[in-house]
Formats: sequence, C-alpha cells, structure tokens
Amino acid sequence: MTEQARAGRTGAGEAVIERAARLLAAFTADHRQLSLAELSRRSGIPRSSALRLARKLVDVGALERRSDGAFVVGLRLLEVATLAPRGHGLRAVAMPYMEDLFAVTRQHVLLAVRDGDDALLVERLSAHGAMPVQYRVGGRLPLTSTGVGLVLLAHAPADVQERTIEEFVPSADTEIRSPAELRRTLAEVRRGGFARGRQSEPWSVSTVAAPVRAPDGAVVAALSVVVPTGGPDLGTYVHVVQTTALAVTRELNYSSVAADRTPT
Amino acid sequence: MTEQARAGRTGAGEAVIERAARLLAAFTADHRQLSLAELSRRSGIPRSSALRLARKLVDVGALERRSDGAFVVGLRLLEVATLAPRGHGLRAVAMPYMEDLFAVTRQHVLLAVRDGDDALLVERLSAHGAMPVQYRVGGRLPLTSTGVGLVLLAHAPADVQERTIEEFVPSADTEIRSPAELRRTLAEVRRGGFARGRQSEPWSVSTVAAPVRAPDGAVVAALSVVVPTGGPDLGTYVHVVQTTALAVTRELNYSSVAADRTPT
DNA sequence: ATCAGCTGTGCCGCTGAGTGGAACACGAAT
DNA sequence: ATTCGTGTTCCACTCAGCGGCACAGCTGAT
Repeated sequence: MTEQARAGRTGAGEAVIERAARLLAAFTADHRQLSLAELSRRSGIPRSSALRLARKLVDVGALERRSDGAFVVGLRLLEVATLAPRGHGLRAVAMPYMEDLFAVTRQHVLLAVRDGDDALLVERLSAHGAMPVQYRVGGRLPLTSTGVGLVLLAHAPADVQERTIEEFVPSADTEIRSPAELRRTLAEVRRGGFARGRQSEPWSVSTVAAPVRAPDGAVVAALSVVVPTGGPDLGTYVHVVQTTALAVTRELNYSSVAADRTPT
Repeated sequence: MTEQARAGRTGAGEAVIERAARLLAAFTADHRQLSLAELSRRSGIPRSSALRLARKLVDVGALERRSDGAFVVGLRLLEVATLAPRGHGLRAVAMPYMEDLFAVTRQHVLLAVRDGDDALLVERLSAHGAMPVQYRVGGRLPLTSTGVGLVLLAHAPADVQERTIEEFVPSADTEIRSPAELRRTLAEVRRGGFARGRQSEPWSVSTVAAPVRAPDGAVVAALSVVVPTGGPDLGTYVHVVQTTALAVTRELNYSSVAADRTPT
C-alpha cells in the first residue's frame, strides 16, 4: 500500500503546486505537446484531476491548448523565466561577448550554470552548417564530462564535488577513467583557469571552457567553445575563451543585476 | 464587501494555481528579487500564506532563495520554458538565420510572436556598442508602434485587429495618427510583405520587419532589424530582412516542431 | 535603554477548494 | 456490433490550504 499510496491514490491529495509541477515536468524535449491522456499518464495524475489542473494552468498562461486539444508549454512561462538572474539575467550581459567569440571562431559557443548536480545550458550559439551538438538550451549536462561541466564542478561547493567524485563512473563520453583522475583533473582546471573536454558520442568534438566570476570572485557560470576534433589545435582557443570569460566577468561588475552565487 | 472580498480577504481562498501565478507575476524586470514582505505586498497575499506558497515554489524550483532571504526566479522555469514551441522552439530554428542577419548588418535583430494583444519578444541580438533598445527578451511590445508589432497585427485574427484599431490612441512613439491611418498601414503591410516602424522615445531608431510563416501559411512570428535613424537608407534593409524571414519560414517546414498558429 | 516598526517564522482550528471515481458522448479500430 | 480510447461534466467527501495571531530578531529614532 505504501507503494500504491505514493502513486497518487485516492483521497490522498498532495500539494497542488507539486502536482502542477509534475504536470509541467511531463513535457520534455521530445514530448513538447501532450494530449490530456498522455499528460495524465506521464504525471501519474488521474484524468479528471489532470484536466482541471491543466485548464487552470492554461488560464494562467503556463500552458496553451491547441485547437486539436493538445497541451503545449505556454509563452507566459518564458516571460517569467527571463527574469531569472542566473538564467537570462546572466545571459543578457554575456550575449554580446559570446557573439564576438562566435563571430571570430564560427564554432558552437556555450554558456552554462550549475544547478544542483548538473550543469544547465543557458545559451548556445551555433552556425547552421555546424555539426550538431548533443545539448539544447534549457537542457542539462553532466558535470563530469563536458568542458563547462568540469569548470563548474571544479569551483562548486565541497559537498557537491565530493558527492560527484564518489559517484563518478567512467563513461565512453570522457577520457577520465577513475574518481582519482577526476579529482586530479579538477585541480588542474582550478590551477590553469580553463578546462578541456572531449566527446565522441554523436560526433567527435573537443571543447575548451573557462569560468565566469561574480564580483565577489565566486564562479557563477562557464563559457566554452565546441570544435570538431581534428581541426586546428585546441590550444588555439584557450586564450580566446579565457579573455571572453574575463570580459563577461568584468561586465558583471557594472551591471550588478545578475551577480549572485548559487543559493544551495 | 465585494471590494473587500475580492482583495484576498479571510476565509475566501482562491485557486492555488492562480495565487502561485500571482506570486510569480510579482517579479518584473526591475524587481528581480523580492523579500517576503514585498512579495506579499505586490501579490496581495497575506504574509503567512505567501511564505508557505513561495516555499513550495522553491521546493519545485520555480523560485530560488538567496542566503539573505530574498526570493528570485529559479532556473527550473527556464528549463520548462524552453519547451514552449512558440517560444524557444521557434527561436531554435530561427537563430542561425538571425545570426547571419546580425553578422551582416551589425544591427539589433528582433524575433517576436503575438500573445493576446501584445507582441512578445522571443529573441534579440545586439552588438555591445549598439544604442540601447527599449525592449528586452521576454518583454512585451505594443502591436501598434513597433515594426514587428505591425506585422503581427496585420496578420492577426479579425477580432484582435478590430479591437486594437478601435482602442488605438496615437502616441509620441509612432507616426500613425488615427485609427483610419493604422488600418491603411496594416493593409500596406499585408500587401508589401514588410513593415516599417519608427521610434523617437529613448533613442531615435527605425525598424524594418517581415513575417515568418508556418507551413500552413499562417503568420507565426515577425523578424526585424532596428537601426539608428540617419544611417543608410531604410530601403537597404528591406530585402535582407525579407529573405531572412523566408529562410526561417522554409526551415519551419522541415522541423515541424515549432509550427503552429496561436491557440487563441 | 526604551521604544516603535519592520522583518521572517511557527502555530493551529476552521472550512471550502480540490479531490477522483463514475458516467457520459464521441470517434476509430476491431 | 463491439471494444477501446478519448475528452468531458458531475458531485459528495474531506484534507490541504487558509490566515489571524504571537513570537523573535533586527534595525533606527528617541
């Protein structure tokens, strides 16, 4: 029964907001529109309840409903989300510099922040021709394999680092083969002020990432370029990425709007 | 008492989701962080209730709490918001082309969709040096003065057009001086396939905007450049903007992900 | 030192908003 | 015809949410 009870059983009734969040969480990159039935199934909320809640979410603008009845994430959410200091706030000041970096290199340019035990991709610039990257804006990246991830992890609070290092399991995605090696890599990242990443999964790419700091010196974001392996030597990019990250850091001092360390 | 009752009186109790939305709506561009007291005041929700709700929103990731107690919009919202087809979905396919337009012109490039009786700015590219624009990503623009606004209005459902035209009052922001003239302008926009806008408010700028269409021909977005008045003749930009908008339109045919008319 | 006013927070009895099962109408596949 | 899935409305039960109140801490003015 404990099993049953947890899975939204009758009479129970659990925090409304939590359920609303579950409904929103039912949407993913490859499920951007959901029928009521899907919505109910994926969220584990009974049909009638799901309908009532979803409708309220529509009223509020968090969802929209298509003419065919399908539910879709609404624009209102975008409107509010852009007010997140660590999200669009940061992005707003970083964008022009990322743009420059992009113009010069014509490679993918990434901006990410840490959220819990993941990195969250805040912005990505890509040329059309460019080989596809695995990650989309708003998506999550592992802290242990990507360039931005390593930078963020290297400057994360001790507990996050320890936890991540302990739980680390080598994957095909990374060259790092053991927790010990990861620890060594992180130290190197801190010393050098930048990180290299490598990925073979969908396409073979290499990345260089550098930290963006708040006025008080805390690392609040990471910035990187992603280049196809086999192009010009990676070293070529280290300086550009670092100076760009520094430019953003400097700009953060003037526009105090976005500067804050993670609350966790 | 009706007055009193409406304003969050005792016992009343109104839909939880609506209140949550009110809490989120308390955040604006120049109020990106709020203390509990402010939050309570701006949303009209009693302190104790506001605290309880806000905490739940924090649990869910919609808000974050700073070490000093201030509330801030959370990253989780960004994560979900990026799944909005008419928001980031559209943006994702448009970006590379906007990027090109930006690279060539080095002027502000705007992408907006219509939401109700406003335009909502989905993306903006800006060079650092560029003179500031009034509008930020995620912000709302009037349909009657801006270039993108005119394009969106010109192709909006009849009822929206009529309502907007009737309620139109000439402002310093626009050259259009009467409802009749607005109506004529819109016809011109439809015929010509682009709109010009002018603005004198903070800085004197001119804009050229063109429609982006869904596979079924419906106009789903508008794309524009914003240039300082007095630069090269506006005519210079008409073709570039139009072809860029067409390129995005074409791309929408392949990635069906973002193509849909507004649900209203 | 004392006060007044502001905060954020915890407590707790009352009650109506939220709950989900049941029953419905519709369409499509069997 | 029958079965399945869908979106939808209805409604009686009840627990989650409500907000007034009290308390503690931190200002600054007296």
